[in-house]
Amino acid sequence: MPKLQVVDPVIFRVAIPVPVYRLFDYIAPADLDLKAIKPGVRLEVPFGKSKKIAYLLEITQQSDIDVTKLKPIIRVLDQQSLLSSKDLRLLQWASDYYQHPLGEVISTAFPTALRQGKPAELKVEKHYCLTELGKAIDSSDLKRTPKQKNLLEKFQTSAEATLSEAELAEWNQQWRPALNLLITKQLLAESAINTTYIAPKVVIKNQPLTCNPQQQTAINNVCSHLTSFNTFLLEGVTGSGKTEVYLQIIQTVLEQGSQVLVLVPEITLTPQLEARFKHRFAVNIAISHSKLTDKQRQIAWLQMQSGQCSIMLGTRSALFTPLKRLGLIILDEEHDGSFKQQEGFRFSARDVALVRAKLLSVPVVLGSATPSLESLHNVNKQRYTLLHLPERAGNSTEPTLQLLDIRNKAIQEGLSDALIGEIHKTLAKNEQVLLFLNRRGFAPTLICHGCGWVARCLYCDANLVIHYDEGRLRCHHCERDQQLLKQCPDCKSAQLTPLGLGTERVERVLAELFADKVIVRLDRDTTQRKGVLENYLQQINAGSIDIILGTQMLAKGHHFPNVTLVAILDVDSGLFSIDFHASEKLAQMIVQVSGRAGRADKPGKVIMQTRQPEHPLLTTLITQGYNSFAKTVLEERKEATLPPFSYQALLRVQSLEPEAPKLFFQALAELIPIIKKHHTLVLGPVAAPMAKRAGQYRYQMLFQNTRRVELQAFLKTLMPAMTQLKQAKKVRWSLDVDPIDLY
DNA sequence: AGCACGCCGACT
DNA sequence: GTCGGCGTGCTC
Repeated sequence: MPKLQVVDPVIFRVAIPVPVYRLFDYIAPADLDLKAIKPGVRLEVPFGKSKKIAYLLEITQQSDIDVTKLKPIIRVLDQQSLLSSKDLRLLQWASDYYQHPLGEVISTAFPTALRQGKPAELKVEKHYCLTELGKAIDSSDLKRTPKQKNLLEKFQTSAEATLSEAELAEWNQQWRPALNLLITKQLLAESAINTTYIAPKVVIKNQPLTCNPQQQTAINNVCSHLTSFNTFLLEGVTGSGKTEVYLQIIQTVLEQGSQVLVLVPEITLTPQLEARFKHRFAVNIAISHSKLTDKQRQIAWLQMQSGQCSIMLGTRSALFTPLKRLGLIILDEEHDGSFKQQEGFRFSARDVALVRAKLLSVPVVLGSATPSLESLHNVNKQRYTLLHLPERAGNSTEPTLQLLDIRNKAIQEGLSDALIGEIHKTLAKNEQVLLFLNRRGFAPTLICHGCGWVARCLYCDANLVIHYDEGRLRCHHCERDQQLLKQCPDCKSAQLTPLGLGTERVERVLAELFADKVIVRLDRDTTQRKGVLENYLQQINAGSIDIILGTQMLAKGHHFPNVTLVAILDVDSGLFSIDFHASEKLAQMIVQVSGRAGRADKPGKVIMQTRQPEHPLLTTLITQGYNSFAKTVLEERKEATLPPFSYQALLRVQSLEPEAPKLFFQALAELIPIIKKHHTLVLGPVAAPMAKRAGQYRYQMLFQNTRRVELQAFLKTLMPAMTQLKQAKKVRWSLDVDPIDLY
């Protein structure tokens, strides 16, 4: 009688992208070869009534669930894990730190197609070559079929024995029909060339530029610390040659056969860098950002994951791309708020990049003209190495900043006489003017002169904004809008008056004052359609536009050499925010804006209209520069124990029921004292500054601790208890660790 | 997140 | 008498 063998069940512990803070166990089919199955592989599993893609974390023998109740997986999707164990550790860390479910965190590391379970295959690019017949034939034999003749000659004259699909597409868009015909004629054939990627020995195509001593020092400093984790803060104004420093450090890393991850805050910044990388380097470069198709992003991801590409240039979401041999992370414009994801998994790409680099013992270079106060604090604490590029490379000069006191001055729709004079002077020199106003629409308020009625949004605690162009009243906080009223709904008078300033209104007055000039308004309303912004930017640089009026969307990335006057029409609106981050952001905006203008022979001038000309923030910034400003604000933050001298987490709660958030916080308030020995400061709950938005009633609570680990420990205890609360199920809540927007 | 179960209003 | 509203609860 055969001996009965008792085999312990093999259990797969997996993370599934659902908003649940829990892992799930499945039975591994008995016939599976477990040797090949490692943590990180994707599995298809039955989940409730549907199927889901799951990520394997652990192969175990035990489960908290009755083993007979476990379901078997449907199939294994990957032959080998696409993520390394360090990738998984990073994702696990991020899940813990940001208190976000692991399955959702892991899925953000994958491109959409792979999240949906598509096979992780890179289509191998086909190569073609001449057959013996093709080599021997005289191309003039094909003179009656010129397209085929051309293609044959392309192969016959090519220095390479084979040509790839990409090379052919670059040569002629319509290559495929002719190629197919030449294959039928047996003059060409698909090449059986080995397509395994070999890292190029020569990494550069064009020689590096000559550097000034500060650039050279920065390059040498980073390049002599390439094998360990170090954070470098590369501080340099627009035009100081940061990019050249990046390029030369990247070159050294590439020559060691490693890969480089370059992160930028916005898509608009990728084309310029991409062009410079492609000009300099002979290696393959992958690009990843949200404007690419799912397919393109999947290809870029797989090319990095497999090691075929050596540089990845992308936005926030590219941070988690698995890399075979990462050697360096560069994060440009590190102060930029776009590195913080603002919904769902609210991670900071900057902070996670540091953790990733530490895990892999590689350096990080953070670049900015206006470093975040947090980074400057880390320099002070000697956690980061400061690399300073003090000069504008070449001969260009710094723009001058000046405050224009508009108290008791005549103002025409936001433009003071002095500013109008400056605009005239600039235009007379045939130079361009750039005006900033961070408010779109015609006017932010519609008020009745008869009775004082103001047009308000029914769903938000906000006024409706007048958009004359479309004849609408629109709420900028929920997407609702309505017809522009002609008559006050309360007193029926027709004395409805627009109050305040928006870009549309300034555009009108500019059109009157500068009737013979070409004016363009660039804001979300005018640049909705694809390609419009690019088209205008081109026209601006071609010189066919005289005055550019826009919102903050112009403050980043674009440089306009012929713009010599920049004006910020209302700098005061950023001055009195209740959020302590606002002054830092305003100063960064001012400096970034001033970097948009001028060049060597045409120095730029920045004018800020203000009714607060003595405001210390503005005067310090203007007379002593960004670093003195930063020093002052850091001292204030220290005094008030605000970040970076403490760590915060913001719990936001909203509900359609007016009372539900309050009830939730009452229940939560009973939980907090139970947490032992915590020194976490609990602030609130308070109604959010806009207590009602898109019909939701909003409250929030802030947790603060001078020690990061203590805040983390506090959250780790609080979160599971909080999710169990029955009041938590009646509200929508989100936790934002290291928030950059408190309201 | 899906998806079902589950108890109260306007329809063949 | 049913179809369907979205509240509540679970998913190995």
